[in-house]
Amino acid sequence: MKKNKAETEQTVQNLINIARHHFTAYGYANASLEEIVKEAGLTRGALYHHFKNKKGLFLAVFEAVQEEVGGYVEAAAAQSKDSWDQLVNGCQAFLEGAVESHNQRILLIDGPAVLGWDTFRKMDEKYSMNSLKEQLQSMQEQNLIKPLSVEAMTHCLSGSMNEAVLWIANHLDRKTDVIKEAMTVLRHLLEGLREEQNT
Amino acid sequence: MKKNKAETEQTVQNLINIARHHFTAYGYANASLEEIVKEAGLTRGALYHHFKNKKGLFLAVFEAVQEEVGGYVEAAAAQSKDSWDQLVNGCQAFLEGAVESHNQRILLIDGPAVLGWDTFRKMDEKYSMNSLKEQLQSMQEQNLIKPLSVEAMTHCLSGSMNEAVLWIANHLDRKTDVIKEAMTVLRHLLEGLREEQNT
DNA sequence: TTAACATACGTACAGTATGTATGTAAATAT
DNA sequence: ATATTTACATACATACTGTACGTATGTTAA
Repeated sequence: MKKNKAETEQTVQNLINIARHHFTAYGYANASLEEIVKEAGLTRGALYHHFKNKKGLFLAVFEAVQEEVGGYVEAAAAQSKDSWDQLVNGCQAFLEGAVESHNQRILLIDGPAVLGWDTFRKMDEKYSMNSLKEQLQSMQEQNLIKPLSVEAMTHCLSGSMNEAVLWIANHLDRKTDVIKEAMTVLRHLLEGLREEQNT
Repeated sequence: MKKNKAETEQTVQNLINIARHHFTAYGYANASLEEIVKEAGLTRGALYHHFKNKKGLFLAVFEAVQEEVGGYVEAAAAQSKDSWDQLVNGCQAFLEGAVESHNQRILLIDGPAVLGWDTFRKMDEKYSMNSLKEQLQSMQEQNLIKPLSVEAMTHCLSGSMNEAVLWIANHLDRKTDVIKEAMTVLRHLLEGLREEQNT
């Protein structure tokens, strides 16, 4: 029998979830649409009805992962009232969230290559990067960090964390320790941006 | 007529150079081997004689670019006797070299996606990342930077610079200014690692 | 000098993947 | 109740990589 609106949405979500598994497991290039739809009990016709093409499917997966990790970050930051703590907590949440279930492959490896860096960056700014930027902006206005280019700081810090995630992901055996090391370095790096207080 | 050793080497180098152009212009996935060999006046048979597969060709290109940029970095660092200056100069040289002629697409976008992050990291460590790590190690032994995990610092800084490169590459219209901004932030971040002198 | 072998290709084809055009039955709108 | 849109399936066109195989030319050693 045929599907109604709600069931259709369910079908789409199911496709995205299955695709997510395939993309994380095999990487974008080696993930086969045929395999994905087979697992969903459909054919490629269905997939091309819901998504423009393979890249479109990947984009949907990418956004889902971004949103998920972004949620962690926001939640972690919201747990503190102190701006500096918010920043640090957000960073740690990002490290942990991005490492989780090989999200980093979608977020950091295939993301830029498949979407192109500019598209990737726009997406990234919409989600995780934006909160970092706003936090830095706000802290700068509070005179908590030095009056440097917020844009530049955001990119440098974001880059640090992205690479840290990939590094951590390759040492999952001692994950907590490596996260700790990374966070220590990050905190020290951030100290370099802290404005000397002269009340 | 048949080719001798030297001519063969020339053919291989030519293929690498042409492939490099195609990879930077179209990206790995959209670069066609057929087009590459056509431009070289050969067929795919020749290519598969010299390289294992498309990935093998990309690896050769990747190594060539790495070596090139690595050369810039070493040269820039060697221009100073002061460890701190060496580090900063090396960083700047990396930013400039990696941005040059869209090298960033091969080095930072397709590199990890095509080779896989672990292979990519091994290559990167062999070339550019290694000099950074050794510099940090040496500076730590001189008590110039804090006794944090050199590994962690290397990854965070390397990540910063990689992302900075991509950012710069997307603002080529005001390239020098953006590089300046990035370097300013980088210098401040590095300050966070500097050991307070207590002689 | 010539026989044995390696090298450097070219050619043809197989396999696999994406993407597109078209058909169709069910669901929804009118 | 009928028309139209939706949600797929099917079949096919296209493009690309990779591989098997053939061949002509260099190279080396007997």
